[in-house]
Amino acid sequence: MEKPLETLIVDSILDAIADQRLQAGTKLGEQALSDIFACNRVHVRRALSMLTAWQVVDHLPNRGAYVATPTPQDARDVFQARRAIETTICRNVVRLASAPDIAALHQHLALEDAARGQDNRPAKIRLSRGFHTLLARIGGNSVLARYLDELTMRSSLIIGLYATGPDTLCAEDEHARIVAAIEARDEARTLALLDEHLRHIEAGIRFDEKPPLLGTLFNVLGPAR
Amino acid sequence: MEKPLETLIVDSILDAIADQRLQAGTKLGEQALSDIFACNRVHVRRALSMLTAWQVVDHLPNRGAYVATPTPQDARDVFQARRAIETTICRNVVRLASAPDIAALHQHLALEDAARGQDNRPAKIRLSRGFHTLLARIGGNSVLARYLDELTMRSSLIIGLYATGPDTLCAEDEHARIVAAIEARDEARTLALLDEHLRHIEAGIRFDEKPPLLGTLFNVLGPAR
DNA sequence: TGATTATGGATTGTTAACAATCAGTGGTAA
DNA sequence: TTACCACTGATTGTTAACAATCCATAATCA
Repeated sequence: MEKPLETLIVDSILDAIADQRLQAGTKLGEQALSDIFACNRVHVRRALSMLTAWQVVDHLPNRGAYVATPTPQDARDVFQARRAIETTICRNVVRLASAPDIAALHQHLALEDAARGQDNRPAKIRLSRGFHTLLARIGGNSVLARYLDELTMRSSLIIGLYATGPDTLCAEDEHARIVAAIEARDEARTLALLDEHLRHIEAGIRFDEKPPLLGTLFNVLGPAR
Repeated sequence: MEKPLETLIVDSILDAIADQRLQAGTKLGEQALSDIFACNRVHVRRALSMLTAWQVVDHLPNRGAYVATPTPQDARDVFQARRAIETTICRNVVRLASAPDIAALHQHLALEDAARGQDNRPAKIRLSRGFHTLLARIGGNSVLARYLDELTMRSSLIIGLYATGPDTLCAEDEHARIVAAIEARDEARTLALLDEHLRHIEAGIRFDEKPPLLGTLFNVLGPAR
């Protein structure tokens, strides 16, 4: 066994941010987290500093840690970085996706379809993000995969802050079309569809303020995860 | 005043790694660092965890922290990520470099020229890296700039581990030619030169083992920085 | 002699108490 | 009423002592 203590805390908070159950600006008090995870305050501290390194938590000296609130400029930078990184990832995927990889992509598409039928917004958000991280894993570049993990996380915060319409998720069939292009080993088409897809997501956000509207920490992370 | 304590430690170690004064595999003992920086062990701990987040330090539970030793696969991934990220950075630079930015680039080229004359290897390494981080800053995308900081740092480790010839630094005039292309607002040529430049660096490394050959920590970081 | 196992010293990890800082509250004076 | 200031409670930051783990040396046994 390793030491899944701060890892558990980090992953729980990252999941909550990715699912948009934790909103930008929410205070992450040390005592509160210590109580929730039944652990020492020093573990919470370490977890928070890891999250700070991930750029999803802002640490104000003597004032505590808060879920980061990306600025409009941050949003632009994040999406431009995603285009740069996911382009290379998809080039790799087209080049070296194996048959099981393609099967995994189709399986993921099926899950997304199923979630679209139900009215399960957190699941939809998680699967939508999962598609991109799955591509990153198939691409095989661990550096790019790690960066994309971070960027999709920050994208969740950005979308939660600046999304316009009620449904700013990944569009209906765009993922499926990308998979089809990958399966056909058509690099140009894959990259074109990917770029269109990312710009489509980006187009769904508007850069005007929104109220924080935060829920309590305990409700999000507290009982039964 | 902020709290330049762990920041000082982190920056000192990062500088030492970037300059290749700290080699891969060197142990970073907590007590030793506490003595060197005359501070508490907990600050050293925080600094080391930040460096772990930067992927330039490996943390082995109950065994301490060591300067990371990138694998050949890591090396490939790092350089592919650099190509992806610096391509977008340079596109930005060509688009929005101001006159003072161009002047800063020329000034940097002058510094590199001067260092080439002398036999100051650490200065050459630092300036070579500085050229790329300067481009990143001019590019204006803070996300990509931060990633490139990390990647150039890891590149230093990789080059120190796997470099073949005695002079695997950035080639003579490649930086100058890139600046000329930027100044001409010639995006295609800039990107071509950049790609060639990065592949040239990458070509200078061979993926066979090298002896660690580490110097003591105190000699590198100890007296008078 | 060679391998295996105790043991000592050093290093890392954890805990709890203490100090410093900040936000919010209430009071006082203009 | 409003602005300013002191105070209190809570939260974060720091320190030092304690516990657990690991590496290396040395002793034991085949």
